Amino acid sequence: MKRKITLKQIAKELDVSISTVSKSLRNSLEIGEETRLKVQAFAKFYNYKPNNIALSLKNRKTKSIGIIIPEIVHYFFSTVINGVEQVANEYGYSVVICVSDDSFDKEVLNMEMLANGSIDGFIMSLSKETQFKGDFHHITEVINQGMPVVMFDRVTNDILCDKVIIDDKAAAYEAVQSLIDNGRRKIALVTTVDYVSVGKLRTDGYEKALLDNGIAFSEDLIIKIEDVDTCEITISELLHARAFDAVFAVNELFAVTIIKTANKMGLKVPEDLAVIAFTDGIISKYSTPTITTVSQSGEKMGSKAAKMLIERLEAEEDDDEEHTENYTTEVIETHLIKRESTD
Amino acid sequence: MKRKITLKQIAKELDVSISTVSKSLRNSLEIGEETRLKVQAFAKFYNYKPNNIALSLKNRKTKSIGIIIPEIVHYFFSTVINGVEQVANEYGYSVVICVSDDSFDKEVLNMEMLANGSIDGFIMSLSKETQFKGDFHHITEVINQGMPVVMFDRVTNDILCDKVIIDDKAAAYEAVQSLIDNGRRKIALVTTVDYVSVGKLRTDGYEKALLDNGIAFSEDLIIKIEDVDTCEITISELLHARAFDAVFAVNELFAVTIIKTANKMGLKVPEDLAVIAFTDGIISKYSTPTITTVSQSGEKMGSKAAKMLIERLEAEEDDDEEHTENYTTEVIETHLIKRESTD
DNA sequence: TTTCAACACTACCACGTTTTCGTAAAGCAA
DNA sequence: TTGCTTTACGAAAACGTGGTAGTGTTGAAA
Repeated sequence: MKRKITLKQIAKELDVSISTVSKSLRNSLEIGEETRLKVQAFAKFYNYKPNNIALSLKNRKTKSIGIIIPEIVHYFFSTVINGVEQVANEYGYSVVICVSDDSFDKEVLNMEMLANGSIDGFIMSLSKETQFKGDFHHITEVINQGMPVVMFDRVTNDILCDKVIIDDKAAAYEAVQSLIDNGRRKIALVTTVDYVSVGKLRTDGYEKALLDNGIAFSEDLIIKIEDVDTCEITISELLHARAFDAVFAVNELFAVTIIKTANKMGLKVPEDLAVIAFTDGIISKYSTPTITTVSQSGEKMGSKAAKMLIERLEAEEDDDEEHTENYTTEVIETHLIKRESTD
Repeated sequence: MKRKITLKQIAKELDVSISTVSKSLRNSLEIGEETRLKVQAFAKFYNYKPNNIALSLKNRKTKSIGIIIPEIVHYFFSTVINGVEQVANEYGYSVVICVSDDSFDKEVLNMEMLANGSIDGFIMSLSKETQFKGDFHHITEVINQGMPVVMFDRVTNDILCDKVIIDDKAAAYEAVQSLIDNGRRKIALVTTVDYVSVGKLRTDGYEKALLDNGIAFSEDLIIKIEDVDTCEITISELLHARAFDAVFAVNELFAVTIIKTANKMGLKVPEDLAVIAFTDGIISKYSTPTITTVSQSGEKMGSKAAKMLIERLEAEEDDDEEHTENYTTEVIETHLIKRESTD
């Protein structure tokens, strides 16, 4: 077991100084060719690689970026990571991942853990609990320390930073409009509780589409689901209680549950009930019938976020001091993917 | 924008030495109470936190573990990450993730990137290409440098290290046996190419179950799929060409594709065709019909792997030198989750 | 008065790297 | 010989931390 070799060891072995070794390896002209080649050969033989930690300490940058997300076993979030990962790799960055589990405390803890030098910047999506509490001090703090943060999907207006989002309201509007265009008038909405920012926005889009088309908006046709595990029951109740011919669900899971429940009740999708879901994931593609969805490219969001972050990081290098804080919010376009659950 | 404060800055501000500050913060008795409290108050006010990088350099350990997996947008792998993440967090470790994209080169590159001090140990599952080439020098190298590696799921006998696997062969055997117990005799197998270790093992289990039950084993009923994207065509061909009453698929995706294709052909699942899939994921739960699967708890594998790795890391601290290399291979139990795709 | 211990703190080193500055030796012109 | 440049290298600081060893002062016991 040969431990990694260091400059110091090479220097000692070859009986030269550490600086000579360092310079030789960086091909400095200061060092005579003979010595230079000798050092390089030796280093190559022992497979010398500079120690990242030492470099980080010296350069005050780690070349890694932290991602904080609510869940990882989640199609959308994992596609985002994928996007980030690809861009990060391209630019020589590593990706450190922490999962907040939708808990405020874990989010804070994770951020603090990473903020002390482990990473150069954050890419994050807020946990439900954080959105509920509206407490963003941990993020402000990190930003105040000069660490760039890029938020995506679940963002907040209370924090000034770069953001990557989709136009949730417009996308929801488009989805509902398409249902209306197909002659559906009684459209239900299955969404999350309001404090989840994207849930609220999608609800707004739904409402606007109805009103613009002169369709009465009724609270009775809306259910807000807090706990995913019990959504089956709630959805079943809705289906039994009310009559409607279309549903807009803010995620795949709700949608597929609706379809399954409807089928059990003898309703046919899409004939009796058209279904559109937000977020194009794996379920929509493989459920029966396949589900029409609003695609929301997590990969694009991730790679865009990573690009924004890295750009800011590399920009800092040059100006170093107080660059003008012109934060941007990037809107990723969505589109409707028509499948079998609508006609 | 106040950058993070350091010991040095505190020392300067309070006009004491750096060591005094350091010791005060660690509550050393060497420092008089007055000074100690003054320093602590000051540090608290400026929210002092020791710099992780400096600590890593000093302690020669980073308190982070690297995960290398073939894909991240993948139910099984993301559950594994989840398991790792939880345990890691519990022990104060961060998780750095790299995706090999099933490419040998990316796997090597990622490992090299992380091996130079960024992490204390690896948890990994081999990329397809690596398994195909059988080239594991990058892993040997890392291990030789004294960095512990834990492999999971896609492992190899060519490397000596801790491993976490399931008994793929036995699990496949059990699945096929259950089909036979239900009176199925013509059982097809849809699997991956042989060089994927788990694919091969599952094929072996399938074969053994047939033979043990006195059922002829026929190559005609086996298809090995290389490219997931074109599996639909291949599967469709199989369904048209051969007659069989049950299928064992080595993953969910194959299974759901089989079901959909069978439905199109007018075959009823499970009446005409029983289907069992390996790997219990989200598709199986939500497809119609829901799919009977072999559960393979990624979370358990992840947390087990993390525990093994961390244990080894903390053990190293004590003995420091050459601990007896008694590597273990942990086998996670599986069980059959019966759903609608079988009777 | 001397000696010793307790106290309160500072100096220094190590971790691995890069980089700035310094300097000895050699070469060369005046 | 003197003065200057060039070549080839080394010393040391810096990044931030924490531990060991050391130092100087004070007060009290011998």
